[in-house]
Amino acid sequence: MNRQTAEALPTDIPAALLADARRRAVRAGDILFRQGDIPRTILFILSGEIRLVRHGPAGEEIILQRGRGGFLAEASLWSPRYHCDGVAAESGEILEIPREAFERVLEDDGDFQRAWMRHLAGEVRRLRAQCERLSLHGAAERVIHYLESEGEDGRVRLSQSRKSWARELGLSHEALYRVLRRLRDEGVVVAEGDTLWLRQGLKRR
Amino acid sequence: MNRQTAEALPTDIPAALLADARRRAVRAGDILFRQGDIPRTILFILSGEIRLVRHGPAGEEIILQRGRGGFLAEASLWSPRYHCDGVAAESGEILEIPREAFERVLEDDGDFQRAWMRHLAGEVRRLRAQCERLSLHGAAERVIHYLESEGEDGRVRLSQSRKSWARELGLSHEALYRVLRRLRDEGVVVAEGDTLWLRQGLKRR
DNA sequence: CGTACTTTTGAATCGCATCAAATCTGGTGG
DNA sequence: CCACCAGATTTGATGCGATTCAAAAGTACG
Repeated sequence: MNRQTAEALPTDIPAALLADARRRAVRAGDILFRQGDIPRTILFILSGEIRLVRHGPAGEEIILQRGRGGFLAEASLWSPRYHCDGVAAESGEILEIPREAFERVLEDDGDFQRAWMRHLAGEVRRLRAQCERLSLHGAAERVIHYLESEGEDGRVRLSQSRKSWARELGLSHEALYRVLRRLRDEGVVVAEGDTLWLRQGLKRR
Repeated sequence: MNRQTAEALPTDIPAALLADARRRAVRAGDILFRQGDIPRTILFILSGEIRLVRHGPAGEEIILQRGRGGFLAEASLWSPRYHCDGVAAESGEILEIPREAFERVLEDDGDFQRAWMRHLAGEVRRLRAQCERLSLHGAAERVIHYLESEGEDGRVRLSQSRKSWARELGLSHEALYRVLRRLRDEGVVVAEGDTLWLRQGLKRR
């Protein structure tokens, strides 16, 4: 998941964008925008992690997206209001690019335009994969689906705590710990620190 | 959900696209493409319903998207393979637009380009809403979330059977019937044929 | 008018959420 | 350097709600 932007967008941002961008440091917990705010800037994450978050009826956090590097909150470009909160999950640095500047460059720079559309299409694919994963009923199936679809060769380096991974999978953290334990005991999944992978040949159960 | 394309795209397709498009009738059950196929055309739905479908480990159907009118399978424009099946849910008509023609028009027609990006951004928003819904744990919460986010004023005209609505909500059809019954008994939801809506002031439980 | 599918209800089961509590971890300040 | 604290990790017990299996009634369509 933390690869998507790096591969979908040019590594170097067009100079015209950088000219108007404001660099800004953020710390864990900083709220960059709130649901209902009017989007005035596009965010580009230089380092750290920003999350798009909504809250369920009981107040629990629902993570819509975790961004580590690359543009964030793309959908809000065309919408009058943010439909979720933007929260820094750890300290890092971002670029704030004024919306008008972004739209101007998008208008003028054909290469950037193409890259941007590819980026959006990639987001659509990624979100569809997440919907598919959340449609699976078993905890084990979701974990395996995650390893298969987010990793390279079923190998994933987690860039977050297991607790927040659990929320991303739509599970309680206890359920995730338990299923990881079971999958490890059964030899389906191997865990080594932050890195998890599937032992090939054993994908089911 | 069946509004999204109509509002996000110009009602009239650019003439340059129509020139190369092939009109085609489909019947319920027709498979338009399969996961793994190489995308050669972009589909535009004139009537009927096309679904993007994947299959879970137990073979059960997972509906990634239902398209009623408008472009479909946009993400596949930039990807070498389809990542899901395309199946007609009912008889209808589609336009098949060759990929090269689509890319050419996208290159030349600035208005169409903007409309397309807006469309993609809308898809991202729609998918995020679906992820949020699937992250909710209770069946009632998902139904209410659907009515709130997909309807006008919490009022929705279902364009599908409740059984396939259940799959879209990530529920068994029995669970959906039961929760609808309960919500109706409690006076939270009113059902009148295909149309469902929330009785205002009572959103929880 | 028959057949296939949806809708609806019932009963039993199972998995996950929830509540609880102990341990471990990294980071902070004394 | 150590004590301390907040949060993550891990395990246990319990209950609820959704799945599953089953079956009947309703409905659409040829």
